[in-house]
Amino acid sequence: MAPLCAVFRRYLRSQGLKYTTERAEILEGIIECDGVFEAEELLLELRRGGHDVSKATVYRTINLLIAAGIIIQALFDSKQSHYQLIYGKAPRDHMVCLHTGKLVEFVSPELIVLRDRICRELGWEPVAHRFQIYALSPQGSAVIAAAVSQEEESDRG
Amino acid sequence: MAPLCAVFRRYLRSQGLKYTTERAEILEGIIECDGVFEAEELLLELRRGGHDVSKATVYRTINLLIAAGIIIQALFDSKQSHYQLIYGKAPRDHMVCLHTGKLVEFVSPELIVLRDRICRELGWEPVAHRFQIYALSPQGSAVIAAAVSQEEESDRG
DNA sequence: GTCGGTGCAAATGCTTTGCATTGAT
DNA sequence: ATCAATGCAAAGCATTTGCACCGAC
Repeated sequence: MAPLCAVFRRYLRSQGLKYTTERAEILEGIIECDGVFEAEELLLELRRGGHDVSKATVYRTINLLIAAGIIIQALFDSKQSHYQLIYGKAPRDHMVCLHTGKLVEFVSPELIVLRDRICRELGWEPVAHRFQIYALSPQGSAVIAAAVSQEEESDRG
Repeated sequence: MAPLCAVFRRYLRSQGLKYTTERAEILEGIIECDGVFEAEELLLELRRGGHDVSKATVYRTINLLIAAGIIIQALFDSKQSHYQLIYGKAPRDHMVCLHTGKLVEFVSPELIVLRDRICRELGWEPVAHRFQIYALSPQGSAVIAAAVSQEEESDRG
């Protein structure tokens, strides 16, 4: 079994909280997702696996996992929160296509060097970061280019 | 007056929309805030200036300003959206103290170089980015205050 | 005079919470 | 046995929307 469960269990015990079957199932569901997920998505994944957990418990457990340092909020858009498994992983950054919504994860060691240098210059101690690039994927930019030239067309009119 | 008004006006006209007094007032309110703001805050700022604009109009105008490329959503936390004036400014990044919540803005040309290189490698076209560092200030608000005012110094330059 | 804009209040949708019941230790 | 966790439904809260009146072009 994933060592993450042990990490979570240890955290819960340290807080005087219980390691319940629901919490175990939710963490396993998150491991299945392996990457970025949202609450609703996770709920569906759990249902698919025959684990009937309530939405309230999913949200409560997500908050516990954040407190335990196992996942973080990724904040891609203002509509809803996306979460990301981070325990024991290099910080993952994201590139989002503004047109198609396509998401690409990447790891950039240089970014961490830069981050740490910026912190050092101001005398701060780096803990974590969020880096999201908004860009146009090759397909996406083609669509935008078409839309723009159409717009220019009507501007002239 | 700020050329931003002209930019907004031009955008609105290109979309067949009207440049109303409310929209002008809201944009001016945003210029007052000069930096990061949230909807509620902007509403209060407007009320303070004697401009009675409804919340609905503030939100609708914020969305137009985003579409016009004048402001962007900053997404610091999942509770509510923060917005940021960006038109004609170098992309501003943020460092947040995990203890005090203090926010420092900075500009990093190297980050943009890095960003553009990452995009080029994948064949994407960069449009914007969000970079937030979560860190700990060294030993209290005195040092943080110094860093902020230093940042403000170089902003004026 | 025409549409689009505004304000209000109601609706929306994600997330949280109160409460009675269930379950881990 | 105890005390926290769960499920449900209701509440919260930022943001959006429907609609009747108002105002920029």
